[in-house]
Amino acid sequence: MSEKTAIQIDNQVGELLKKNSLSVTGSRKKILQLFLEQPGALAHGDIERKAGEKFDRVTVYRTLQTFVDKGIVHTIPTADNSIRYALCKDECSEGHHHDHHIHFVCSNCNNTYCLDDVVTAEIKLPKGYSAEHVEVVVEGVCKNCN
Amino acid sequence: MSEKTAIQIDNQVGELLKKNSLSVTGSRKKILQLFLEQPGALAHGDIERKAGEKFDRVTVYRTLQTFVDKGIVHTIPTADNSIRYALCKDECSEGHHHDHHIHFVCSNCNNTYCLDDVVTAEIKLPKGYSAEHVEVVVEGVCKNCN
DNA sequence: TTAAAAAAGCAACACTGTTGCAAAAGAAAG
DNA sequence: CTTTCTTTTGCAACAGTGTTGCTTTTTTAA
Repeated sequence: MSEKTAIQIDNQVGELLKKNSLSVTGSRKKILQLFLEQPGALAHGDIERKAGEKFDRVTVYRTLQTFVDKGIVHTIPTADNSIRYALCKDECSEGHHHDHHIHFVCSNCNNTYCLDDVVTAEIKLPKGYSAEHVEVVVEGVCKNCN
Repeated sequence: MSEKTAIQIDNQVGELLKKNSLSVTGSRKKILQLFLEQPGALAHGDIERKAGEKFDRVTVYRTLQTFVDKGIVHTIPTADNSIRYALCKDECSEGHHHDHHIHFVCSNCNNTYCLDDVVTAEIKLPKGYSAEHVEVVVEGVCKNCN
């Protein structure tokens, strides 16, 4: 049950693209597959490497941007100065991301995970400040490396 | 009392550098001055612009890295893919930063502030994960823009 | 099957950050 | 104050990340 078959992933990929009224193309299928095959977040560089140099850098960038716009993936800010992308759960939709979970970066394997079950406590800001979005990034050692 | 004179800042700059056994040079003085003159955080680009093209890009990068190493400034990860730097309070020392405060990015004026009085609540991670460092970045509208 | 629309590929560019090396500036001692 | 030694600076070159304009190819829909 935890391991998905290639066919299952392929179906899921097609569904996701259709649901978001995106045309089904090679790069979109391949990149979505990469996200579905593994649990963590991916940076542009990871995708380029894992896609096996099949796609142009620009195509990868544009595909990722399209996915962000459609609410299929969301971005994660990291200290190492490269944007990471992770699949959104069902609550996200076009133009509006509901990523109320925290992000965890493993200092050992360098993977980034969305910890969907960890809720961030309300933060009391000083007078005059109003919050629109809170991003919590925890650095530490992940389940697999501990 | 809130406005510092040029002489006050100049003294503070010299003190800070000597306290950290750094030689007093033009770029270090100028860059520290910039930090002391304003409340928010600065990105490398800001510094280059405000320093009036007096210093080489590489010098600015190396100076900032030196300050980070010495615990004079700390870095703030942001979504826009450029590292920001802010002055550390007294608790920081060489090789060890105590930046337990949250960071606030104003979506209007785009300034970044350290909210030193806002403490982050303890975060309960799932089993198997251990935290080394927690970074909280709040995006919203700051005191001056509200 | 074909025409219109969308996406991919290519080239070129901008920005951010790093490294090696030679020249210049700062510190320290006589 | 001058010389020596060390540190820092500036320059050139490079690597990585991300963007834009334009042409060709692929999808879609009719």
